[in-house]
Amino acid sequence: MNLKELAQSLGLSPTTVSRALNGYPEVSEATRRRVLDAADAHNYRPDTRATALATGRAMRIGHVITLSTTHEMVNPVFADFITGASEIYSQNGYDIALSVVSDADEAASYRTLAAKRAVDGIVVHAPKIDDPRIELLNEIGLPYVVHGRASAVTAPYCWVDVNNRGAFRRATEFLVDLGHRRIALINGLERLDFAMRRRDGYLAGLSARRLSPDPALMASDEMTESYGYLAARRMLTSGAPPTAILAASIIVAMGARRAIEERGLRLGRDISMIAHDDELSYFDNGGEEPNFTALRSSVRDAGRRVAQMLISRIAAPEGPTMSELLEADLMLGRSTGPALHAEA
Amino acid sequence: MNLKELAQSLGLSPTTVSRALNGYPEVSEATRRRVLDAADAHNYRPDTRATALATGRAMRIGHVITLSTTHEMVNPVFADFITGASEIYSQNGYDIALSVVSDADEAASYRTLAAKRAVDGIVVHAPKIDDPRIELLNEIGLPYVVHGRASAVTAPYCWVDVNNRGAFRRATEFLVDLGHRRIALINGLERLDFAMRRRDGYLAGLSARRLSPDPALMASDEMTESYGYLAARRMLTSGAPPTAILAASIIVAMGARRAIEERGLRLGRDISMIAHDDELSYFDNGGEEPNFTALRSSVRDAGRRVAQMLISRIAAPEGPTMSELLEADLMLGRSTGPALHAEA
DNA sequence: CAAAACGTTCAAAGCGCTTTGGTATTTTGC
DNA sequence: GCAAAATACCAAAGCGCTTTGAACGTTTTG
Repeated sequence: MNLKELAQSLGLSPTTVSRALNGYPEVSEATRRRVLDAADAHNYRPDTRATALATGRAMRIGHVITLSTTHEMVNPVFADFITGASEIYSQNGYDIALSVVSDADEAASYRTLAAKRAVDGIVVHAPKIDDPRIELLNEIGLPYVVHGRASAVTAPYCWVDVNNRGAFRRATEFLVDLGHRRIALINGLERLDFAMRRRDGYLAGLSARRLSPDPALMASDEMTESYGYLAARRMLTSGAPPTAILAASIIVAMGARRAIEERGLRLGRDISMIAHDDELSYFDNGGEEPNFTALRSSVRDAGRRVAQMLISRIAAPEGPTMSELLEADLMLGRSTGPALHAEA
Repeated sequence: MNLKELAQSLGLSPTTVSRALNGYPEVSEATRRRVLDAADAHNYRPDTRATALATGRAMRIGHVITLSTTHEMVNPVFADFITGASEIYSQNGYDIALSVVSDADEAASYRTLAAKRAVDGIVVHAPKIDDPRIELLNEIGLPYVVHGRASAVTAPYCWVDVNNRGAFRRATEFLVDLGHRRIALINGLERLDFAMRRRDGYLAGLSARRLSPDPALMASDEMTESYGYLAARRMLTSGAPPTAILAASIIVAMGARRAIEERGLRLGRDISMIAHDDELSYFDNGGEEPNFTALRSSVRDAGRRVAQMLISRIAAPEGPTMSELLEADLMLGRSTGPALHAEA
């Protein structure tokens, strides 16, 4: 059933039917009712392709996720992010177009997406410190919002980010104040902006408490469980093990916990750990009494906010750029405690 | 730059340019070269909406993921599945349209997707035992492939599945043969077909070895880490704890391991565990020497096969239905060993 | 009471592409 | 050397929708 047929079956012109369906005022209420009822009865939906062509709007948002050729993995945060974003999208009639591209094809893929007119806007995931995508998108003129920031990019752009630096500084100082002096950072890939900021916050926290960092206590890699395990094990079996660990995600923390328990240490007593918690649905850290003491910040909520911002941006592409900084709450759990042999 | 402008800039008609770009034979090689070069120079891409409208093909595959209103979570396997599928899609010029819908809106959302002509085909995720989506899609006439099966559905349909029953039966018998008599199953949601089949396989394995199941050793829920933990803890602290556990996923197994270690038990010695391993990229179970003894079956590979099958199906929607049964390999790891106090 | 205004409807053009059904021009076959 | 076939191109219709501009009958206004 298409518009023409529907119109014919009602003895109306396509024009009138279209206006009735789209809520234009110049159609009588009686006719509108008839049209709406008939559309319903026939389960009529306008063909998206035709509508998009006629209106110039695709009503579709592009999400490009990048597989680095070396790592080739999709971060599980994506699943929760998209769940949040899609709530907002569906409220506003938008669909999601998902592309998975290798980082070599990334620039080309953005250009193509724009040239094909496949989407009205784009969400940029996992920005690097000097991410070329931002300048590229500015040049192309396709509306976008960055989830995260790109510290080295000077051009203005819209973003939603967590205060990673502040959170990690806070957590570090919290651990120092518990008496810990050897605090490890098991970080994400530090070419990604969020991980760089976390390291910065960690270093700032140490420095604020007059401690100097030990490179042997700092690791950086893709945030898998086994990475968490291997990094923690290496540190714990070294001559000068940490008494506390800052982990970049619950998954990393789970790996680290494995190493800790394998060493026969008791988490929260022999060693402390704070994890960043994106509140992924499959990795619930407990509600009011978390397992891990954690920096909590819902990535699903971030998805909602990014989606909302992008929709505003699409409505007003030339307006001033927007940004939103979310705070991560420090939630006390059972994985932290005073350092056993505090020197001070 | 659109087709008309490109044609004008070349002094050709849109017809000829279109044919040149689409590889039709009735255009001279010299002209084709000129057109291709010009298209390249201007970074011209045909407008997808116009192309889709004119050809009737959207070149887009729909993936509908369902949030149950009670659970509201997106399984992390989705990220890896889509990575595999998108490899095949991009080789064949297809895009992905992603919808996240609550299970109440599910039927409506399929109907809408078809009526809107938004996609050429659909992948059905996480089928339930008597999944109504299959009949619905047959009725609508939209090509689709099911990742998994729906045991109670009698209508023919295309599917790709892992031999869950066989794998879990094998694993159960393996554990019995190691001397275990109290074997727990920490399963996924048993209204989902794959989980039901796994339970069947588990029960068949017990039965083949003349053991009767103990309901206290069987759990079923969404496969989160904390579920694995809580289920294992409950069983381990009961009067008659298991000596071996079958876990539905690596994530569940990680939760179970937490409970095991918390009890001061040593995995592989005091208690055995076999996990189903979808080879999720963030949960590497080790390569040749896995951490967990595991039933290994790559969900990314399943994504590739589903995508391939769907593309064939779209090309020949009326052909005979296809299906593919993948086997899960039992990989010996460090989490299994002989039962300590074997009775027989 | 004619003119203007209004409310409701429609015909037709246009979005950017593909594809049908041509038409010139060149090449081939006899 | 000429009809037939092949080659290389194009005009125009059509995909299903939105939207502009016009038309119609009715009501209001001066």
